[in-house]
Amino acid sequence: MKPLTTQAPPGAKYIYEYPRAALTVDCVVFGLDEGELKVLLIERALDPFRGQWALPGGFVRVEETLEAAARRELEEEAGLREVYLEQLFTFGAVDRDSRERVVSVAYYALVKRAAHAARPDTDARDARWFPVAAVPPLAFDHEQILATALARLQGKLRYQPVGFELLPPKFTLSQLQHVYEAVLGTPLDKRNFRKKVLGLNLLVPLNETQMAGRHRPAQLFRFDAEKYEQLKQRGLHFEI
Amino acid sequence: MKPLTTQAPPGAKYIYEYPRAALTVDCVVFGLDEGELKVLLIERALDPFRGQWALPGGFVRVEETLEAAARRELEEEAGLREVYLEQLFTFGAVDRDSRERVVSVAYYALVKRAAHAARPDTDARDARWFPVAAVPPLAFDHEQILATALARLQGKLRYQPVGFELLPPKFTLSQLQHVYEAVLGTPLDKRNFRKKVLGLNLLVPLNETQMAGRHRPAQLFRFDAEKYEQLKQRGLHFEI
DNA sequence: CCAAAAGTGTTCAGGCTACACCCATGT
DNA sequence: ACATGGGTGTAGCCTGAACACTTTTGG
Repeated sequence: MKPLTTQAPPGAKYIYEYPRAALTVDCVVFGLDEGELKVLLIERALDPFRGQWALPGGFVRVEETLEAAARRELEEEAGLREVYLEQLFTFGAVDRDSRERVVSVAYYALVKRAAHAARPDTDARDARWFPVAAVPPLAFDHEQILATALARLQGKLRYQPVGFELLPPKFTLSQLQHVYEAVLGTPLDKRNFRKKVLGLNLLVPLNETQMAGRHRPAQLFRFDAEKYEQLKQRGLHFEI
Repeated sequence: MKPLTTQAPPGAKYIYEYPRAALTVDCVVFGLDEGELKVLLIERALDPFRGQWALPGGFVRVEETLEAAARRELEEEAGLREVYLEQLFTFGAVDRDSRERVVSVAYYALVKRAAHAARPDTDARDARWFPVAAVPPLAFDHEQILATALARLQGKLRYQPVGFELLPPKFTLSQLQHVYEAVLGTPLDKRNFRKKVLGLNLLVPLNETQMAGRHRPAQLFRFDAEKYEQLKQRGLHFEI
């Protein structure tokens, strides 16, 4: 690979007058759909990897923060707003883009109700949810980024209450358990799960139930974000 | 702040013909000295913040990886080689450098025997170890980076055996306990600590003792890195 | 009345915490 | 002999894991 250099115009005074890497953000968007953990992918419209699937992302503008760039790309490429977003890792292999040096700051996002959120607007490209267990071949090093994100999500879920970010504001305990089972990939004991999660005192039971089919209706809860913030100050010990 | 733009020379074909952020790495180097956790700081030789203390770091070259840049800067600015190094976070606030847009990938490093490693060679600048509890005002957003690194180190120490990275290859259990106490900032029970750390079966007792003063000599151990790698594959559960 | 998911307690084992004294050495 | 840190075991408590049946609804 022979990187094209970006040089200063004559007379300009830079703090660093050398070729610069390009800076991008890439987002691993997780969502739950039909009890399965899915990831949002975009079909590339341009070379390289034209027609292949890739993580949503793009170049960071010089006047926006990294997180702002990530949110902008999510909105532009998938119509997503107000998602849970967290920086994951920065990928800087020299040849991760064959055209020139591109360093990418990866984020991962959690969205509520994956099914309705898939909206490949703005751009003509296709956007689609894939089960994380069955993603197609991805462009660049995006498979590595996805693997990193999944590992991080699994770790995070165990000791921080992010599971709620994958559910609507009102949810049942069974739904929450399904989130954990889908992400961690293991079945959990119903009684132990309820005991533990209720023991945190972070779930507020609502005066509503959810009837879904011919069986007993389920109690709805909401997550008490305020209380969680308070507890976090004093060092919450949370583990599933 | 009015960022100077880096523009393409006429005729060049870029994948991204916009102003680019500069990319740097900054390293938070932790070391233990006299039972205290210390950070390595560099005195800046240039504006801005000339004469102030800052984290070692510098620009990423277009043909080197991020980690390679971090290692190069550590060697150039502090004469450090073969340290434990891990990516921390990427800081991208728009105004974190007043001259122009600079995005910095922060790393943290752990070095054995802080006292001997302080070697401000190569450059004329001063390099010095400061107790983390008493750092001088730092340049840029380096105080924020340091705070992030400390929080990460404390978290990491609890569930991954990185404490050894702050000690020489042969060490006593008391030394290891002091590492934990210094980093976490809390006293630990001697018997419980030894029980737990020995229970991991990752410490190999050597046929040597360390005599240090007028008291009973202490058993020396080494960390079994190979065994740890094997256990890590199968999902180690480690917590102090 | 049948199917399907919701909801509920107890027992047991293992790990964590708290705690006090003797040991080996140098001065 | 004494000062200094090295080294050791136990008992109570708490937490996590395993485990089966009743309840409520719709069809």
